[in-house]
Amino acid sequence: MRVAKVIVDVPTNQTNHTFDYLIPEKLENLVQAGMRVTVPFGPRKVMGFVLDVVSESDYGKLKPIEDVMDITPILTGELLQLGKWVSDQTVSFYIQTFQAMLPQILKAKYKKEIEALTEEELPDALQTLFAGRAVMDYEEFVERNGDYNLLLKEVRNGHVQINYLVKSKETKKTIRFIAPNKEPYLLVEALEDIDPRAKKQRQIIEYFIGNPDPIEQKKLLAVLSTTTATINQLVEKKMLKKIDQNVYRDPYEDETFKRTTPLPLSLQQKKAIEPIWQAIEADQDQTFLLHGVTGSGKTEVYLQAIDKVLQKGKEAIVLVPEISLTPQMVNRFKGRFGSEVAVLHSALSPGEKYDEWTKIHKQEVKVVVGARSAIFAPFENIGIIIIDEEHETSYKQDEQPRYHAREVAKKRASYHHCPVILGSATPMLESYARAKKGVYHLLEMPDRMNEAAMPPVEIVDMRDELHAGNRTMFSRNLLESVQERISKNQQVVLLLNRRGHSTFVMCRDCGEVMKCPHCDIALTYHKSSHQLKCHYCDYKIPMVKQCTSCASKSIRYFGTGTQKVEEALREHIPEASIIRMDVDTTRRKGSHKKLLERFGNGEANILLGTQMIAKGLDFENVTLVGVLAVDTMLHLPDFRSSEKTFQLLTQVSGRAGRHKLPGEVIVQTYTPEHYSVQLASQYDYEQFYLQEMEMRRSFHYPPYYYLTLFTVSHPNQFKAQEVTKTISKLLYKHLSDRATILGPTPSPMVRINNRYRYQCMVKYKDEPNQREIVRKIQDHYKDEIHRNDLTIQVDFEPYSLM
DNA sequence: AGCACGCCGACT
DNA sequence: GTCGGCGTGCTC
Repeated sequence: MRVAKVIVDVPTNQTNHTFDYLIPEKLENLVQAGMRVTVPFGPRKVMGFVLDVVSESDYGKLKPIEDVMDITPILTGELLQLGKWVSDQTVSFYIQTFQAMLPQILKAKYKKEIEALTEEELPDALQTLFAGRAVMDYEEFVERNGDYNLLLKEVRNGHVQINYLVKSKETKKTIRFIAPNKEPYLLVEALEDIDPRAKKQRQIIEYFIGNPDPIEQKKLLAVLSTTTATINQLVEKKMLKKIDQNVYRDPYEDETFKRTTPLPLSLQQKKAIEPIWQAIEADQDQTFLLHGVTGSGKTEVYLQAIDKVLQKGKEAIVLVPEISLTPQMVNRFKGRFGSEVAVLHSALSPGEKYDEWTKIHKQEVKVVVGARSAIFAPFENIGIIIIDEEHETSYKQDEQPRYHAREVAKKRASYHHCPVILGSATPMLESYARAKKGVYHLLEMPDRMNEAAMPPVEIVDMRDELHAGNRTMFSRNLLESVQERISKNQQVVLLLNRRGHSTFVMCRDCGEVMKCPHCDIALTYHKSSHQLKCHYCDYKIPMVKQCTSCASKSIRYFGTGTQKVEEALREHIPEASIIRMDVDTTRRKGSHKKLLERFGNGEANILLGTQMIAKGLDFENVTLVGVLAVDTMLHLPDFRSSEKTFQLLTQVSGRAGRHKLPGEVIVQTYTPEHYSVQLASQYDYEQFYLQEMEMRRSFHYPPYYYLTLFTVSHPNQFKAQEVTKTISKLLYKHLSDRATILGPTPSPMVRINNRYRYQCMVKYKDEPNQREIVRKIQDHYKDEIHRNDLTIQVDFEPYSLM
């Protein structure tokens, strides 16, 4: 007897274990661990992952596997093991993690249909619905208000049956070719039979007599300026045939990548890469922290480390933050390794993603460059894992399973005995502390390439501007500098981490602030659409003409968003051309890239944007970077706000003067004395590290303590609060007395989408049975989670406390 | 997640 | 006495 242990696609507590299924004879030699299968589960059919194939089961009556969905395993043994580990670490369901490892398109699609087994005996009500057809979609049945009980009765009578279908969404892209279906001389004969009026058909046949090779339909249509209708007629007459050829969608097919060869390494690059090469040679699962200032040439170190790995016949995974997966970055990898590279990021269409993933799965590439989920690339012989900008928050998934790519990377590295490289100009405090302790091997690259100095940073105190009577959002200094750069035909990057037009809209008479009715958050005014939008849910309304509370007409806009800055810039510097980049202008696929290309081509003087422009851009003509208001970030209710501010300032400063022209940075702030602003302006990471560590130590924050954040949400505020209270009591009771439990407190955003949110936080050093308690808590509330709209989110080592 | 089973109230 | 409300628990 062959039995498959299957995790079914039903994400609940009670089904979070394997179910045993009999492997039927016809699939006997086919079913393997790591494949997706369809199995009967209760009355329906679901997708499942085979974790193991064994020879016996201690469960009684086994149902057989219905079918396999893959011909070869889609997850390797290592990934199955890894999936279990990730699920346990993040307290997620196994199925969720396995799904997260695969491209979205491989997620199963379920369909239900009703099939009539008889024509006569059906009750009229059903017969009308079927309208002569044998099968109908269940969806249609529901839409047309079908009588469910009647349906069940007829199922019992055996007059109809319900079919459950499981499909994979994967699609293969094909290109249609047209080819002659006869020898050329036969075509000549066939020409005679064609109606003399059918001029186009004759043309086509004549074309194929001269060119008997298959031709892409698209091209044929263009060459002969005809339509598919004409071709179809000839296909029907069996003179031509259609050939559909499977092709990979290659998102980069239109681009040619100039091949590059390894650049000579600077002394500090050599010093950094030596230990990495050694670890690669020795198959050591060592973690390196590559601390290199922006422009120090970290990417070249990555490239040459990968070179070594490829020489050994192994594979490489490179993670980059979504936002910095810019064409520039892709170019560097494609340029060096050509078609050995697959690229995975969210700007690709689902089909393109699937195709890139398939290249990895089929071992057709050796290097993958991608965002967070690329850490699960199904390589079997990994030689190095590189995480660029390791401090980036996007490496932590913000939905279940809440894994951190860095931790998964270390786990995979220990399996493959290979090094992990964490690269950053501003490492996360936790990482730098580990490096200092010797857990990670610290590699320092303190100097920029080509002896370029970091651009000088000038801090402008906006309070002084105000006192001097300047009420605009631009300091005199910044405005002058921008004008000067433009006159010299150089480019400027301006950063403001707030999109929209105004941050909030207030009534001058009664002080009422327009808020989202679902989220208790101030609405942001968007001028282009003349709307008020909530940035946390989809709520939007046309701009109000009068106060919703007192009907006064004196409504004022407060705060500043990118849209408003753009407007003000046009007013102050009419000769400037501006490209604005924020979520609103980059929502469409490829627009991100297009905007950057335009800026790179010098089509604009100023690039104005939110945080998304702070990373990875490298334009040689940029000589001035302006940060309009750093304070919004500094005062967020988050213990990492100083660190994030320091990182942002350092990153964005690195955008100026990367090449021959010297750069300059101007930071506008209302709190110029703050240490993260001061130290960032001096590029003093080390001092910032020491000072911030002191703060973390005294307030019991990471890296001195670990955190676990519980967020409870419920439509009823009291219920949310009460559950949070109970949870904190349970934690208090079951965790050791060395753990501190904070809360319940209202979440920084109390209400989002009509749900109230409360949270409590655990600070601890070591709580080995923590996850077990979390499972118990979730189990305790399972009914309410299911019924009452209660959610309990548990985030281990959270990045965001919102 | 579905879906059946099962235990209480208002109806032919 | 029966139909149907939805609370409870199972799915290999």
